[in-house]
Amino acid sequence: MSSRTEQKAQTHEQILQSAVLLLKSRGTMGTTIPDVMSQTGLTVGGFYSHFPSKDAMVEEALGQALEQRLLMFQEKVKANRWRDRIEYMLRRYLTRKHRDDVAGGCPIPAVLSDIARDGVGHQALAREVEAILKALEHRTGDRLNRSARDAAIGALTLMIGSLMMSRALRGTTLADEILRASRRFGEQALQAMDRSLPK
Amino acid sequence: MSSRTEQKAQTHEQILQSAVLLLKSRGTMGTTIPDVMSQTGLTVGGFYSHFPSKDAMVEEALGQALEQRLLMFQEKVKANRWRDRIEYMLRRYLTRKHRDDVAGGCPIPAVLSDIARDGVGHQALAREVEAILKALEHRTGDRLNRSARDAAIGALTLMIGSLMMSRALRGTTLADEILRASRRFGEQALQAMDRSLPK
DNA sequence: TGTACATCAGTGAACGCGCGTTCACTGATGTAC
DNA sequence: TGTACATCAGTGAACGCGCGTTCACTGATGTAC
Repeated sequence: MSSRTEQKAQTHEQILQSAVLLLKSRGTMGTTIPDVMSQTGLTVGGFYSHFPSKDAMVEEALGQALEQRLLMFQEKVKANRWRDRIEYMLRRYLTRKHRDDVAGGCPIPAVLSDIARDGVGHQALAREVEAILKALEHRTGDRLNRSARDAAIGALTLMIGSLMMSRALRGTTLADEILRASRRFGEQALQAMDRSLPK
Repeated sequence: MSSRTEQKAQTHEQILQSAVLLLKSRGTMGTTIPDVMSQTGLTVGGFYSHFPSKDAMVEEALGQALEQRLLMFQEKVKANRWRDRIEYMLRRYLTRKHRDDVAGGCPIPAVLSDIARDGVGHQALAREVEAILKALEHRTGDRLNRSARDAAIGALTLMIGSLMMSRALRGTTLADEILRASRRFGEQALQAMDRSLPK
């Protein structure tokens, strides 16, 4: 690989990185190509030697953001019992720090509406969610543990809904209360679903 | 009130109604004034005799959508025990029909990101959420039932996250599974939180 | 090694387009006498 | 009651602006001999 090619690949990554930050905090429609490029220290014109269109960049950026988050997640969540893994995730996710860091936080709550509205990133999200669930579930031999999977799904949607609500209500007393109450709610469900299992 | 004034007020409401449908399905930025007006059967020019700006219309439309939904909700959810009220809500909310009807469904998951991103409708959302919680909690005398409130908050964020995820994953097998699993997760939490209460 | 040419990542001005907003207007409705 | 005027909800063309996209270009880097 020539140093020219290397240089270009590096620039490509830098553009994507700027795009991810902007997409998470402003959404698909709120993110403009001039913004992305100037954030990267470049001018607009060069954009189209890296991506065929804005949509293509959005798709690639979302895919990368989800993939990166997944890697981080898989590194951190590795307790033996599924309930411990989910509880650990719940407690790490539902914090004020995470809520206040949209650009640096989990991409799912940040871009979920955009994905739902115009389908860009649909596939990447599906892959991401399946991978998260796979990491949280507990399989005994080949038999699927239905409760563990339901608990993983429930905890995931609880976390995402809770973070989004807390963000939308920032500044009110509800914002913090939502994080705490949702955490408790999730823990109660996990406890109940764990107890109901055959050992 | 002259019939001219009445007529104008009626047109105002029609514009708002069109706006609500468009805002829920396309978001703040995806909704244009030409679209809203032609949906109402009018032309763009007349818009500014009804609203000082697009932002003002968005704010009024979101407020109205939330308020209307609250009325419907208060009518339907009136069981005696808080757990029954929340369970009823859970089951009504997490259905395929609701997921597939963005324009006609609950405004919270439809506009949550927009509210989080630019703060328009912030106050209206806070009022709405407090009113929902008030309808779901159970107070014994003046003493707040902490578990009931936490359960109400948890169920609410679970429902919203679940519906949004299911919408973003429409077309995949995960979409339906998320609704079912989240319902079960919520029911388990409610059961656990109800049991742990002093009678 | 040195020189002449080719390549191509990035520049910056320009384009068409649709947006939010403005404004002179029209014509049906309401009011005054 | 009939007539002349005022009002004003809604029209439709126009505006400035920023967007996504295009394109002729530049100048540093890589290649050929």
